[in-house]
Amino acid sequence: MDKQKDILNAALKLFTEFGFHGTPTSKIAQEAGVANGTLFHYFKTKDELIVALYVDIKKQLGFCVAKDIQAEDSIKETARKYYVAALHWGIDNETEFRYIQQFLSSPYVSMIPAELVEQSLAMINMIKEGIKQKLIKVTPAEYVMSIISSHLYGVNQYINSQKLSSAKQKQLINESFELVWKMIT
Amino acid sequence: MDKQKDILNAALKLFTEFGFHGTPTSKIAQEAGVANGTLFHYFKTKDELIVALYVDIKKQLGFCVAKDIQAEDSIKETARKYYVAALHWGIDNETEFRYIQQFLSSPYVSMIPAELVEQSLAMINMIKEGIKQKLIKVTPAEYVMSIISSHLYGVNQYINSQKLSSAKQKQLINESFELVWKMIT
DNA sequence: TTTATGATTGACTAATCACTCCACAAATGT
DNA sequence: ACATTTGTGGAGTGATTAGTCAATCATAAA
Repeated sequence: MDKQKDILNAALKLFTEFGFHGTPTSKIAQEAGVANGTLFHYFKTKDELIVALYVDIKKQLGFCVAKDIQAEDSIKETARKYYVAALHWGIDNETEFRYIQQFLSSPYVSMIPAELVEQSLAMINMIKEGIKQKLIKVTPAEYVMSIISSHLYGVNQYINSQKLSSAKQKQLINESFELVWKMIT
Repeated sequence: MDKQKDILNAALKLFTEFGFHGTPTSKIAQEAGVANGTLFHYFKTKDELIVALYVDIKKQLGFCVAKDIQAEDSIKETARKYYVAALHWGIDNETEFRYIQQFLSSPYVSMIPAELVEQSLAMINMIKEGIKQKLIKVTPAEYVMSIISSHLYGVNQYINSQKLSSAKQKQLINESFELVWKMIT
């Protein structure tokens, strides 16, 4: 009965299928089962809805990725947990993952609110710690972060495009982490 | 004096800045210095223009990447040349590179004409040859391709975001190839 | 019961957009 | 010289769109 959620879900579905351009707000309202005006009650503009949807998805991902991390984990273990959790999330939430990509390579990127930027700080700090401990050989941390992120993105895309069995997926995920780890250490 | 080229250039500039949605055909015509009707003389629809621009850019990239390859090059040398050329192209053609990303994560992907798909076949075959020679340890070839592509994409994004000096760029590009190579062999 | 507040509606509008049409100009062929 | 094709312009059009608004409805506090 949460209409705001309904609108976000409808927007996600239609935006990923038809693009920002291709989906009028009227269709979103219709898909969500609410009146046209209701959409604008929750989101002042279409742009605001587009950004809000990104923020919402990013928070889900952030929560999912952070939940298993424990203070006593080693750097490698922490990195693996981040990596594996993100990949699993990407597989279980294919549409959301696609929306992130779509959003990030659109001009709306510049509208990301400041509050979201700090989220990836935890990972950058972990990498910096790894570099300080001379575990990670590649520098600077931002470069390592960039490499890992794009690797994640590539593996995810491959897994989704191949529709592998669950077991094969798990194996690939673990192996692919070792691949990246080998590369940066 | 090539109006078709002018239109493509104007479209590239505006699409990357304001998105497909945010740039009306009238603005593209204006930016290109041609009349509204002229645009539709060269491209029947806006969608056709969007796809044609992608095809045009992809052909430029394809040409640039293939031009240095020689038949007697080793697998590794061939791979390096592909990789380095693509990265250099991405740095010299930042806007074009961004357009490729934007296009690929939009619903327009499904409109890519068949003729373009075969272009990346040369690279897949090279990887397959590498696997056959037991040089490349990671399989299948499509997976390797996926990893390399996304790595390229990540490094490019890092280089462009950091605005490194030309010398640092060159060094990073060569090092980053060795990084990927180490990973897959 | 009254009053207040916010959610919800859907008809409405002003603006915009992709695309057409047709007149004319330039190039090209005969 | 003429005919035909091709390129160019820009006003015009019908459809669509984001966003508004006045009016209801639901809920609950006073």
